[in-house]
Amino acid sequence: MMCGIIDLNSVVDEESCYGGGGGGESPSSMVAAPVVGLVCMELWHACAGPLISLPKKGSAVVYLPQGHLEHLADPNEASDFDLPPHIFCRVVDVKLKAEQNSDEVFAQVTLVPDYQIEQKWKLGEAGEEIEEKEGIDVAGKCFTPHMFCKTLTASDTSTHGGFSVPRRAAEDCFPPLDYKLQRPSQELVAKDLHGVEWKFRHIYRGQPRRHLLTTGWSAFVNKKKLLSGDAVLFLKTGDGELRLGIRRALQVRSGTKALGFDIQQCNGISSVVDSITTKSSFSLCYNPRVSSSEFIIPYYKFAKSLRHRLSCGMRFKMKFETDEAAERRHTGILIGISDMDSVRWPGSKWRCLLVRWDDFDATRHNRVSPWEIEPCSSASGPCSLVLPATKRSRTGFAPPNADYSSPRDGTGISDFGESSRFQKVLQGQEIFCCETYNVPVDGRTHQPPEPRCSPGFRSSSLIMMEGSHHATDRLNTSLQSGKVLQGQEAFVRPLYSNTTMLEKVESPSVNRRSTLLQGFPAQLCPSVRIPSPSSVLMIQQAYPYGFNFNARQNGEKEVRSDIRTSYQFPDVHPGDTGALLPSMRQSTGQILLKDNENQMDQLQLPYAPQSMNGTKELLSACKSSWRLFGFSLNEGNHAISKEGSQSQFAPSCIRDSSFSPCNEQPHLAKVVKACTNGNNTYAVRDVLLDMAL
Amino acid sequence: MMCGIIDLNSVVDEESCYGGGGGGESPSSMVAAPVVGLVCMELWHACAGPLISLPKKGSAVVYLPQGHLEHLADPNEASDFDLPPHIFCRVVDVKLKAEQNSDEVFAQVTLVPDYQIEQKWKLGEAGEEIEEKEGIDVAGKCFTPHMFCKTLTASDTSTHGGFSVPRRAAEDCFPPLDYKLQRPSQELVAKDLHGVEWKFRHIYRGQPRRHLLTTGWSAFVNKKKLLSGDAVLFLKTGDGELRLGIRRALQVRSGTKALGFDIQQCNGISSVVDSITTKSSFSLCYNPRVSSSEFIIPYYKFAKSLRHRLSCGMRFKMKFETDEAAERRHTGILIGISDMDSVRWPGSKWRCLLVRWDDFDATRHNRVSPWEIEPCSSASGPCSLVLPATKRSRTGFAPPNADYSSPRDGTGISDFGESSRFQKVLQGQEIFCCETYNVPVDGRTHQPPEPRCSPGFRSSSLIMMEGSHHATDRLNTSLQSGKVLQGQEAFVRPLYSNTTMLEKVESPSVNRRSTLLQGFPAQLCPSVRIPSPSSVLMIQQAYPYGFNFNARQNGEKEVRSDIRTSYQFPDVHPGDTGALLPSMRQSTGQILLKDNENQMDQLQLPYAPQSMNGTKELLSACKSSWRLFGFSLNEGNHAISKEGSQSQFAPSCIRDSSFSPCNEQPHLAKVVKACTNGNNTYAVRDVLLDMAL
DNA sequence: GTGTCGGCTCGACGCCGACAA
DNA sequence: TTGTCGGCGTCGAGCCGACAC
Repeated sequence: MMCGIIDLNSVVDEESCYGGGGGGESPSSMVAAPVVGLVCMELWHACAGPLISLPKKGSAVVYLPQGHLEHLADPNEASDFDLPPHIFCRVVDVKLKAEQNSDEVFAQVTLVPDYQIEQKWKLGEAGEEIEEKEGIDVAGKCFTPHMFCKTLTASDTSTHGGFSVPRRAAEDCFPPLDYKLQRPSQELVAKDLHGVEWKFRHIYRGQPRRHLLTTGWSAFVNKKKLLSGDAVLFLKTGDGELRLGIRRALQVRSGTKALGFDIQQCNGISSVVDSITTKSSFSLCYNPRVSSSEFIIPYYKFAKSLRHRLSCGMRFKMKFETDEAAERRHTGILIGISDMDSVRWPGSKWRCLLVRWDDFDATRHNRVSPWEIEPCSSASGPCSLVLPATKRSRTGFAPPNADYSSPRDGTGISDFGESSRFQKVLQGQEIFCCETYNVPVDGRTHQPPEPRCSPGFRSSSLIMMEGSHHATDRLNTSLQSGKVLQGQEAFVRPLYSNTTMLEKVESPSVNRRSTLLQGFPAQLCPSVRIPSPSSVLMIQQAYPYGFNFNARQNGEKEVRSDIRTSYQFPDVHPGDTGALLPSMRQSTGQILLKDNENQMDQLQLPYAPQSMNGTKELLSACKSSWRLFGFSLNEGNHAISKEGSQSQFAPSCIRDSSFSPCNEQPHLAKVVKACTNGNNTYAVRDVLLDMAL
Repeated sequence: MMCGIIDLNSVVDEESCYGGGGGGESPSSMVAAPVVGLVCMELWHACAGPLISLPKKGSAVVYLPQGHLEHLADPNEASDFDLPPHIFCRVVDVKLKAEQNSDEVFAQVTLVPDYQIEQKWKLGEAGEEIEEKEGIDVAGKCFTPHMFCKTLTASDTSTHGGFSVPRRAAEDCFPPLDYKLQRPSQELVAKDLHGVEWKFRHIYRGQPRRHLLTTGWSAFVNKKKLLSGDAVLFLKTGDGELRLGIRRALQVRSGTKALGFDIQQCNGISSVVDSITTKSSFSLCYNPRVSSSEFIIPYYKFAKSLRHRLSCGMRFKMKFETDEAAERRHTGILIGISDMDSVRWPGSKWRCLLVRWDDFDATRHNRVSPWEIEPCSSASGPCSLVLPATKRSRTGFAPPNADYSSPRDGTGISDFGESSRFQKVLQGQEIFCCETYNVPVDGRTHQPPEPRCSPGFRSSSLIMMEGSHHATDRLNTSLQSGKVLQGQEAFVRPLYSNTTMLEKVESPSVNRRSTLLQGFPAQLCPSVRIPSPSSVLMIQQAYPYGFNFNARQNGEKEVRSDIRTSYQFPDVHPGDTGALLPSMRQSTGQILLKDNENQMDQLQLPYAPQSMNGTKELLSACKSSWRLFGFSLNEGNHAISKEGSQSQFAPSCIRDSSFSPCNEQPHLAKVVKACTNGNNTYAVRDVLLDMAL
């Protein structure tokens, strides 16, 4: 009602946690207990952040299971299913919810596959104007009145005092105080996302005068386990009630799994498969704080973004959320277009664009989806991303699910002509951004003559790509002969990926010939320091497995990990190949820790039989501000079912562990070159975690 | 060395936590960090209790996998394996260990199948005299010097003060104080089972003077989560070191699973199957505090107990441990001999004796194994339990594992002649204790003319049994016609069990025709009250499934359930059949609670969408002395994959749930009669749990 | 001999203004 | 305007003997 808010939650009316004037509220607004899981929409959007948009009930959308899997990061999810990369649906329902333990907000979206939308796409129709206006919720974009958000200071979270309320915030959101009194004060009652009431003493005192929350604040901080850096939100609803939300500091997370979403609230991918087969509705959960990219895109936006003519070298801009939950635009340059996972999701548009940022740490976000970016002016190169097919073409890239890809006519002709066309374009035009990289003897980098390369691009993280099978074969041969990489050119392609990025990390103290090249299909991992004087060259992809456990130190704090795709290759030798085996659940490894400033540290888990005491010491040595960031195993490419390595896993802190494969395409690993001396272990892809307590 | 202690732990020497004189200790006794998992033997036995005996390394034993499964209570264990009921083994190793989080003691026993022992059994040989003396560890029976055990009082565990040390104990175990001082005191250092040191201030003060532990005691109580009723043990080793153990109050437990034993330390049943196939050694864990019955029996004891002539009506005695960890003998009468589970473990001796106790609550312990009891004098009835076979006989009851049952000669003749003979005896002699039960119109019970029935036996839990297939068929017919049970005779046999017990529960306010009869194969469950005026007659067996979850209330206390075989039939109608499906993981249900006096109560989990608040209220209404006892689901005989019942499971308190089949033989369920009005749900078999926090 | 309780001490939590960024 | 700190009041943990069973 106010500022064009669209009713997303039909049930939310019962709570009446929003409302315009104060005139027509229903009596049910006095009900204290909210409906399970459903939360106030305004508060939900405030907690979700400024960039979040949700599809509107009834609108046409494209669902990308590939993005969903990435979002879930659920290693327990079975990976044996066939889904097309783009599923055209209509939105049946959108429910705004909050996780019980962590107060994390998430949305439960119910979709039903819609053949008419699919038809429209195949006929090349874009979204209608009316749909374009309605297709996306705009609540997140209208400024919510009487709301404030403050990032907590050390004083706010210490036991020494209370919460210092910004003056504007108190005047905006709290009931007015009688400033004639010496120390005006009142009791505030605020409901959190679950409808639980929190009471605070609000006092205006001090010299100079300021607003403070005292009694009750400490209990809130403790219960919610707030740390400095996290943020709280206060929001006054239309009928004067106070709402209270939390926005925890942005940090690496483990997807929705660790929060228990998909188990308790939503269906996993497997039920999606069933629903699509039967054309029935299915529900998904989306946590806007976990990943920046959405996997349910309004159809009009999807179609419009693919009408753009995208070309390598094209400049673009894209919105991001800063740590202070504000919007910020970053600009970059498009350096490649390719499948993120050509084996499993051929023709998928999910993060199919390779980009390089002007002023932005590129370790993440180096792949984006077409609908995320806005092209900057000109630059219409030769590489048209896609034109919706107006006639069908027979290709070898039809989605494997025949029921869905050829639902009606039975001709066996793919409904995804654009995918195969996309493939053809890629293969036919050799769209590469190949950069030859020379490392001179003086150790300084030599920029390749690439005119579009932006000045901000650091040579120490040079990204190269190519996609020719022919070149690849040559390359592998070269690599195994060990010649090419010994100081001259890094022109590498791993074994089982269509498009690959290589990150070159230099170590100043190391001879120029000591070079680390890491190839992986999905994301670049944070820069890895090379421990001098050793050098490693690896091109590796491996079975990604998740290792989940509860850790408890001296029976006090319990942390729940949710780690995926952490693998390492210690003690490897040139020519080694291998794959991770599920039996490696009992092993030594590292605990990766990260503090609030993203400083990373790594604690070595000692080997048995000293593990028990050693681990305890290590954990107790951690700074309290640190958060468990990841956990990686030492024996990545070996099966560790051998006798004697069974109870090595620090029983003092690890319990309830489980080991299970995650959803990603299995890859074999091959070591091309490895150092000879010792302790070189590198985490190759993202390790994620969530600290539950 | 002292008092005949036999060295069970070869590795324990390195710790030298025991030793006789003080002369020949090795220097390694000064090592602070103990070997992971291995603990001091004396302390282990002190914590395990007075009745515990362990097989000696090298001795001949009988391993009963049926008892092991019962001990494990692990619903995740796969049930598709074939093992004979008695496996003759030699003990390779015995390791004494303690669980990391709970300080629970357990033993890891390594066995290797031994064909010679099996041969000896088949030839009718008992254990030799020498074996009889060595076959069992006697450490538990010799009084350990300088040891004391005190059950904690309310004062001991309160925050108000410290620990009041019994005078004898302090003088016996602690270093002497200088009593000439006004308030003599010293610092005590005691190592717990894991080798962790705890420091206490020991002071002798007060009027009258007494020994107290003050500073440090509270931290110990908190860390170990001790409650009044639990016990602590202090033990002075031969070289003067102080050891500190815990013996928690006896209560319903969930087997070893909830303690994380088999995950971290021991192999499950499946590895046993492998080992027996390959005749290699395998390791088992035994927690002496979980169940009173051991599943690894010295061969001589096994053989001797089965030489007894046991008959129905025979009187016997048996040792129990009281709550104060003392021994107590109970007497009883043998009322039946039958397989506990004739489908899965035909011919097994595990708890094959049905007993009735003279002065003892019979809701548990109504089945015992032959080696647990001592016959009282005379009473050599006609029912010889077993005579070891001196020649083999061909029967239909050979163990399904052909590899093992016919290991050498390949003739296909069973090595387990005694099993089939036992079966034959049962079938030939019709060994029943049939009791006809009449309920007169006045509602009072009528004792059947059973002369051996002890005075303490309550008529309200009358036990009946029979085993004739012929009678069974007649009976089923009668039941389905609905005539027999309408008030006259309860002579019932369920569909898929050879021997069955029926429990009759009366409700005084209900007409005599309203009768609840429940049939189940294994154990009687605690009495179930019938909610007047409804009545239910069910004969049911179903797929037993385990539902495991973590529950957390308001983010504070977390409980971990380990529940198996809980199923119910609400809203059932005569003739209904069904089986539990794994999809029922999301449902409403009941939380069963039990307080320290075994008073049971049942809280109804409300249906969604009110579940969140409702559950919170219910949980907060629980008495703090109560412990979560079980959890049962409402929709036992329906698959609950249907839409709409998916997020009903109180997300506020249940998380990390997993649903998995347990080890038992699947059975179908059939409802013979059911009431028409409403809310009748009955848990049919044992539900177990462990409260972790 | 030892379980429980009132009295007492001490330290952590938390409310206050001072002060400075 | 608001983050941090010293001052100080309050309360619960924990040490003590009194007292009773």
